[in-house]
Parts: sequence; structure tokens; C-alpha cells
Amino acid sequence: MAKNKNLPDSPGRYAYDGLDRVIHEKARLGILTSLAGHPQGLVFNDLKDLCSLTDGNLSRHLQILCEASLVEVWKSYGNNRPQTLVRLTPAGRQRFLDYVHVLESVVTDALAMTPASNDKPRLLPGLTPQ
Amino acid sequence: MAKNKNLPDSPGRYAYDGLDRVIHEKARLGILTSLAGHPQGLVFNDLKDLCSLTDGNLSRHLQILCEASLVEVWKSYGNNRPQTLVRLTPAGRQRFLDYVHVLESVVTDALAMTPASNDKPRLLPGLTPQ
DNA sequence: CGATTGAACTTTACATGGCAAAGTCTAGCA
DNA sequence: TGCTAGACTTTGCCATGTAAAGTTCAATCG
Repeated sequence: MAKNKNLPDSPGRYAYDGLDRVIHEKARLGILTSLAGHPQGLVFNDLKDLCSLTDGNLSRHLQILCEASLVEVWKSYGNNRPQTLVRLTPAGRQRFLDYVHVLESVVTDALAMTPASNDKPRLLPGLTPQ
Repeated sequence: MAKNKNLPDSPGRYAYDGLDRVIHEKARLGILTSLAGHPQGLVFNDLKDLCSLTDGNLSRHLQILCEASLVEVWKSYGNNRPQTLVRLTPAGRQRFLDYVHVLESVVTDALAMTPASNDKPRLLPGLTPQ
């Protein structure tokens, strides 16, 4: 949990390289989180509702997630209608978890200094004020 | 902590409306997190290094954060060079905190179902499998 | 003392990418 | 055999992130 990330102010300390662009997008983050909680997969319309997305929107993002091999899409015919089932791939689940861990560190960073800002007389770290 | 967010699968459950676009961008998230930990503010170059950004990049994002009233920018002349000091505004700090709380719930959601996926016999929530 | 370098930003231009509106395709129904 | 409805896909526009080029000013060099 404590890599070199708790060092005071090293260069790149807040670069958050691990924030995978493909995952970090709001809509896709919602999609992946939904899927993470539904290992059996979700059909297109349920996913659409859970994430409050439009058809076109969801379609596009699924395409992107698919190309990145984060999810897999299964087509079939449930009660005489096309049904699209979406699931996380194992690799996708792993990449998502990695991403979430970075997210955790962002939250930790953010909450570490902030809430005590009114009572703690803070000393300036490495900055030379002149 | 438990709004209606722990309800099984209500529509919009994973929409994450609170993920403010202005804040959610990777680079700006880094900038804001840096600033959250440095209430006295940071100068342009330190911020640049902490976030591993290029000059132009940082400049652009600061502009955006400024227009959104999340940060304030002070110009001056420290040792015969222009110095730009950047700080979170009080409102900015609040909005950032709000955002971080949403982020926390994303992490919670993501980790809630996922890590036990090998030993916990999971029961399907609200989905009707047919 | 005019030219040049270097620091510290700003501006511009391009290219990616998100989003919504329009389009496709199949099945049932009148 | 049109027509409507559902389930997506495709297209096109516009916002936005990024890198490269530009600007400004102080100090230094010839």
C-alpha cells in the first residue's frame, strides 16, 4: 500500500500514471463497475439503465472496451429479440482492479491533508518561499 | 455514507453523476490533489513537476480550473522572474471534496463485489436471468 | 548597448474522442 | 404487406486534451 507514493513531494508524485485512459472515462467507469458487480454479465438494456446512458453511447463505449479486451460481448436471440450480453474478461477484471487501486490512492492522497486544514498549523514541505 | 447507493440495482445506480467533468480529467485531478495537500499554494514549476505535465499543458488546465473558480492564480515577480502561485479556492476545495466522496463510493462499489469472487457463492441481485 | 540566451509561461493547431441524432434490421401485428 | 417497436449501430458534430511554436522579459555576452 505504501510504495514510494507517501514520500513528500517527489516529481511525478501526483501524475497518477496508473489512471488508464480507457477506464478513467466517466461512462466506462460506470460500465466496468456495474460489470464488476455482476460476474454473470449484464444485457445491453440493463447496463444502459444502470449507467443512465443512451443506446448510441453505450454501444460506442462497449466497442472501445471490447477493442481494449476489457469486456467480451455475446450476441444471441432471447425471446425473439437480439440480446447482447456483456461481461468483464479476466484480464479486464484485473486491469479494472489495478485502476481502482490507483483510485484508492487518489482518495487517500486527497483526504490525507484536506480535512484538518482548519486546526493544524501546517509547515511548508519542500517549497522555498521567497 | 449509505444513501440510496447501496440499493441493489436501481436505474442510474452506476451513473456517477457526481463525477464532475472538470475535476475528473486525469491531469486536473492530479493538480487538484497536489493543491489539496498544499494549502499555501504551489508555484507553476513545482506543480508542473509534481504532476509530470508540460508547460503548455499545465497552463491550459490552470486556465480551465480558474474559469471554473476551483483555483486562484497569483502572479508576481520572485527573484526577477515571473512567478505564478496557484491555490485552491474555498469553493474549489469543497467541490473537490465532494468529488472525492463520489470517487470513494466508486472504489467501494468496485471492491464490494470483486475481490471475493473466488470463494463467495454470490447470489444474483435484481437481474432476472432468462 | 544591441544581440542572445534562458526561464516562465501562453497561444495555436491538430487530433482524439464523447455524445446525440439518424439509420439499420428483424419480428410481430393489423 | 405495410407499419410499428425494439435493439442496437453508424455518422457527424463539437468539445477538449496535448504538443509545438510563440511571447515576454531579465540577465549576460560580445
